[in-house]
Amino acid sequence: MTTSEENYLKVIYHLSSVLHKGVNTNAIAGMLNTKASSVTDMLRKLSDKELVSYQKYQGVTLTDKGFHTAKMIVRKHRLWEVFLVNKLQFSWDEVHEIAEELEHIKSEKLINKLDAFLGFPSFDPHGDPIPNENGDIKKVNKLLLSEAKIDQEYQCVGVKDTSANFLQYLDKQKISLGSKIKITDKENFDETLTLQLENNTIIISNKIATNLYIK
Amino acid sequence: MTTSEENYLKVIYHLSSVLHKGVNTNAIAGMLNTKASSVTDMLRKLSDKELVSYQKYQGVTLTDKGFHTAKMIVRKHRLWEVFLVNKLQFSWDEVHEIAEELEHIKSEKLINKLDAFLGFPSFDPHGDPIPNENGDIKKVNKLLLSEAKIDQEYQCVGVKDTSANFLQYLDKQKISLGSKIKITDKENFDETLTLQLENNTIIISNKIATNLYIK
DNA sequence: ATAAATTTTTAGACCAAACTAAAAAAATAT
DNA sequence: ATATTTTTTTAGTTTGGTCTAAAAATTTAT
Repeated sequence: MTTSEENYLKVIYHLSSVLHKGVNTNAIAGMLNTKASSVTDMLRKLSDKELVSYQKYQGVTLTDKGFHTAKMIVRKHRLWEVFLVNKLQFSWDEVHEIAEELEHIKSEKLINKLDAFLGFPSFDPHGDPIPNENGDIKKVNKLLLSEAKIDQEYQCVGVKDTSANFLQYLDKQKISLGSKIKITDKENFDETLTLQLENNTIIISNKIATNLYIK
Repeated sequence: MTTSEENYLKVIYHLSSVLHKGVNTNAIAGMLNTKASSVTDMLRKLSDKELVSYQKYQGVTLTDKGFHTAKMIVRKHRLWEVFLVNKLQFSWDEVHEIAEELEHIKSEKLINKLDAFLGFPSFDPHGDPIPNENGDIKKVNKLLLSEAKIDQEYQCVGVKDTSANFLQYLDKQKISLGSKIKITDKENFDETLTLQLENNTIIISNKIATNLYIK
C-alpha cells in the first residue's frame, strides 16, 4: 500500500459516508487537490487490488476489504491526534496535518500499543469516533446545533468543520468538547442563535451552528 | 526533502563518521540496497541542493547544511526509538524499522515536543547519543569490550551492532545498558572472554566483544 | 428528442527514483 | 609501465503518480 493509495481510500471512505452512494471522480479529485484524470488512473489500480468496485462512468464504492483498510487508516489518524493533543500538548487546531503524515506509518503493533498507551480512547480531539482494532465504531446520537431545540440543555460533542480557523473561533468563544450549551433565542430571519454557555452568553451565526455537534 | 534524499544523507553521515574521509559510491549503494548508478544520480541531486560536496570519482562529503540536516534526521530516529521503548513498551530489538519510518515525519514542533515529553534524553535505547535541537551531541568516552583491560570493572553503555539478532542474544545473556561487566579471563588463541556479570559468569566470543561498548 | 453543458476517460507526456548494460576512470598487480 | 580489475559514471529504460489536451459518455436544458 502506498501513501497515495491510502489517501484515495480515505477520501472515498469519507465521501461515501456522507453520500451513501457511489462516489464520483470529480469529488475525489476535489478532496485530493488532483485532477480527474489522475483519479481515474488510481481507481483502476485500486479496483485491480479489489479495494474498490469501479465501473467506468458509474462512480466508485469501497469493497469490504477497502472499507476495512480505510477504517484502519482513520483509526491511525485519530489515535495519533489523541496522542498529539493529550500527550504532547498540541492544541486541537494544530494536529490534523501532522496526523496526515503519521497515519501512513505501517506497523500494526505500533498502533495497537499506542491505543493502549492512550487508554483506548473512543473519540479524537474533534469528537470523531476512533475505530477499534476490529474496525468497530462507537455510535453517538449527536445532532447539529442548528437542529437543536430552544431552551433545552445540550453538550458539545464534536465539530463538523475541523479547520484551524473554525477551531480557533471556538477557542475564542470558550467552547470546547463537553461544554454545556443552551439556545435561548433564534432569529427567524437568518437563524442567528443566542447561546447560554456556562459562564456567558454569546451570539453565533447559522454557519457556526451547522458545524457544531451536540447531544 | 524527500524520504529518499533523507536516507542518503543519513547513510553518508553514518559512513563518514566511521571513515573520516569522502564516502564512496559503492559503500552508499551497499547500505541502501541500491545500485551504484542510482547513487551517482542522487549525489548529483544532493550536490545541486548544496547538501553534499561531490566531485565525480572523488567520493562525497556532507556540507555544513547537509551535516546539520543529517543530524536532525538521526535526532528524530533516536527520539522515536526512546518513545517506542520507554512509552510504548517495545523491546530494543523491535524499534529500528518503525523509527526508520517515523524519522521522516516533517514537523519540527512535533519533534521538540516529543523531546520534552521524553524528558530530553541524551541516549537512545541502544546507547547512541541523541543530538539536541541545535545538533549538539553528548560525547561519552566509551570503548569496545574487546579493547578493555582484564579485571577492571566496566559498565555496558551501548551496542555497535543493533540487529535484532545481536540484541536478542544480549537479552538472553541478561546484558543490558547499565550492566556491570568485568573480564576475568581472555583466551589468547581466539580472544574468547570470560565475563563476570552481576549474578553470573558467561563466556563470549570476540565477535560479541567487538560489538559491545563499555565505559 | 435533440442540443448544450458537464463529467469522465483516454492518450500521450513528465518527473523522481530506481534499474541494466556499457563506457570511462581509477586503483591494483605484474 | 602496462595490463587487469574494480569502481564509478553515462545512456537509455521502467514504474508510480501526476499532468494536459482531446475524445467519449452522461446529464441537463430547451
